[in-house]
Amino acid sequence: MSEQVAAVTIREVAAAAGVSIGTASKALNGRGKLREETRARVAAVAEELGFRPNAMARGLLSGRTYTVGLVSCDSFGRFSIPVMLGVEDALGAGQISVFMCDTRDDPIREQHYVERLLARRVEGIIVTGRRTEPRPSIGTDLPVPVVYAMTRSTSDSDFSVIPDDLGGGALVARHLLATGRSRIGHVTGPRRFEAARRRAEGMSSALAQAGLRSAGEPLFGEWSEEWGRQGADILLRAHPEVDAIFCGSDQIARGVCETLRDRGRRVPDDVALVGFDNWEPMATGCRPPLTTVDMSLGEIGRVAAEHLLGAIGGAPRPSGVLTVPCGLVLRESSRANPT
Amino acid sequence: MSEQVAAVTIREVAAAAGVSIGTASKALNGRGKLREETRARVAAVAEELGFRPNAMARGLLSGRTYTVGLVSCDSFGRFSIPVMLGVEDALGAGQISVFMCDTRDDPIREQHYVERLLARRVEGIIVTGRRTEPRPSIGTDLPVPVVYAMTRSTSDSDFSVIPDDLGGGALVARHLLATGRSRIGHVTGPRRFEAARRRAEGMSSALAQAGLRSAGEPLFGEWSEEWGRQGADILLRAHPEVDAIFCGSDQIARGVCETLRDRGRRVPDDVALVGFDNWEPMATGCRPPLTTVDMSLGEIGRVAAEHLLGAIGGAPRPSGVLTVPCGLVLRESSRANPT
DNA sequence: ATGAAAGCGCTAACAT
DNA sequence: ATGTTAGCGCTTTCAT
Repeated sequence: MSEQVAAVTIREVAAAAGVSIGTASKALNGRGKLREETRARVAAVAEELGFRPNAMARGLLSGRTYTVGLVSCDSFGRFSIPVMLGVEDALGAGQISVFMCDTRDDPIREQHYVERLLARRVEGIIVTGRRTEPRPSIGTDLPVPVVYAMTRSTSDSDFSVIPDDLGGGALVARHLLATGRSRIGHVTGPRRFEAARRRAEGMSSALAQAGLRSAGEPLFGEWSEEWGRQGADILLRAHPEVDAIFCGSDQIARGVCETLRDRGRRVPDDVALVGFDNWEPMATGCRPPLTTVDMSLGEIGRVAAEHLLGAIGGAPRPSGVLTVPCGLVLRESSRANPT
Repeated sequence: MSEQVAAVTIREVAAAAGVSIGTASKALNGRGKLREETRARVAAVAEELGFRPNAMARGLLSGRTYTVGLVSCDSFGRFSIPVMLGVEDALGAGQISVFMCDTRDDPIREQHYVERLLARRVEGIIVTGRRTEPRPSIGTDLPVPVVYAMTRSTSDSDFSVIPDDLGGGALVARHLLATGRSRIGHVTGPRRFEAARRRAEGMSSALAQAGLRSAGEPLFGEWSEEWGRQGADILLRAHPEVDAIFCGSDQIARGVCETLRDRGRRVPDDVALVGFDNWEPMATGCRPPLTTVDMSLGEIGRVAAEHLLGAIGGAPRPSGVLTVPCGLVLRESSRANPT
């Protein structure tokens, strides 16, 4: 229960062990030539006193901080979180600590944070977001490498890691075709979102490859359940023959699902339903549970962190855009029709 | 586009400005007596060179790091995030940076992170979680103050900030009574969750105060939509007279809502519905939009951070449990019945 | 095998 | 008004 007032320094450890500071340092770091007995004694004293080497002093000397900054432009939202976990996975093991900051979508605040991170001598910066649209670079001449994850920089010299929305859309189309569907509609988010456009595009291309077309044009709207309900209504009216609906998000799929039930269409018997995001509570809460696309956000975080580590380690700074493949999570809403 | 290889030191600034290191330091920090011209020149050179004082060197000297550690036991989940944002609000302004770590619910990992944070000389630690159940302390004799937010330590000497679930339950009951409901059922999460028990208790007490009893015993189950569907079925069978249902979470409320519709009960005309969490996408996606309790997670984070700052600033370390009041977010699902 | 001393980047006293 | 110096806690030569 003894509450230490100040942190223990190596000087105190050395004194208590009756050795010089230098010797204590060597003992604790397994360096140099020391008697086994000395090492043990110093170690014991350090343990006893609760000594922890001061990372700042070490950093000052080594010129390294073993820290990186994470700048979130998502209010640490639904998309940033898994990315953060992936980042932590990749960095934590390597003794690298992460400074977190959230910009609240405010450029001033963002610049302020970047300054602060640089003053703290982070060795690299990861910028996360929730949209794949290019956003202004946080700086092209920063003294440390920067990687964008789940967001993209406008600058070609920056490096971004984003999900493969195109591939995700194609994945769904192929799955639906393979399970016997052929009249496939699409209800998705606002057209101004690149993600919405590319998911739709991925689906159309895959259908085209099979010599098919979608049931009507993609219906662009909002990323909400309410739009899902409306969109499904529109789709069913215009194309009552649909036997599958691919939705641009799980939320939209929930709305679509509700309208389908209201209209007496059974899922998946009459109409197969597929969402996007694999947002667990949404997807598993759906009745029936929702087949959906997983953007591998954790993987995006890991890949981003690994590239950052590489650049920190001296590898040439990467640039351009890297896409990470999506996965399909099969649940009941798209079960193959026995017919 | 010049990519600086190493960070600029004050020594280089001083040299470039033709002054001594000490003078440069004073100029940049507005200390001492210097000619205005000198100050300006140094400032200009520093700006030009992109000088940023090394926070580690400063920290070593001042004995302060202006950092705190945030240990999340929630995989940065739904509950931790808003808390984190609140923490950042309160700390960011004061130039304090936050190291983030997530334990993945692994005690070994947790201990490891705490060690690392202490080695980095954080000035305090905030532990976040997703349950109000007491959890083992991360250490009662740490050299820095610790505050638990949205989780609670078993140790009396620790300080925890948690939501007022009891008050939240009472809030809902009073709201329902005030809007003309009197036969109120309750469907909630597992009984082993203190949050579930206290929300139920808060509701019963408030009802008792009004001389009423709830429609049957609280139905404890799971934190899922599926359980909400089942629970509503059970409740409707046993108490077909219910005119309001209070749910232990928004997810449960979604499930309840579905069953109500399936059974032909209109919300809110026949039955008022109230959730808990104010999980926006869930609550607003509901048809009709869901009245629900907001746990003021951001406020919990802010309060936790403020107490931590106080302790860092020399105030006596707080202890015990502080509850933060919940708020009620009114939406359509509990609109007063015109009858 | 151990100790002494220099120095990482910076600030604050003390000299000039 | 400016320069010089000591020292924060540590590691790493270089002496002993």
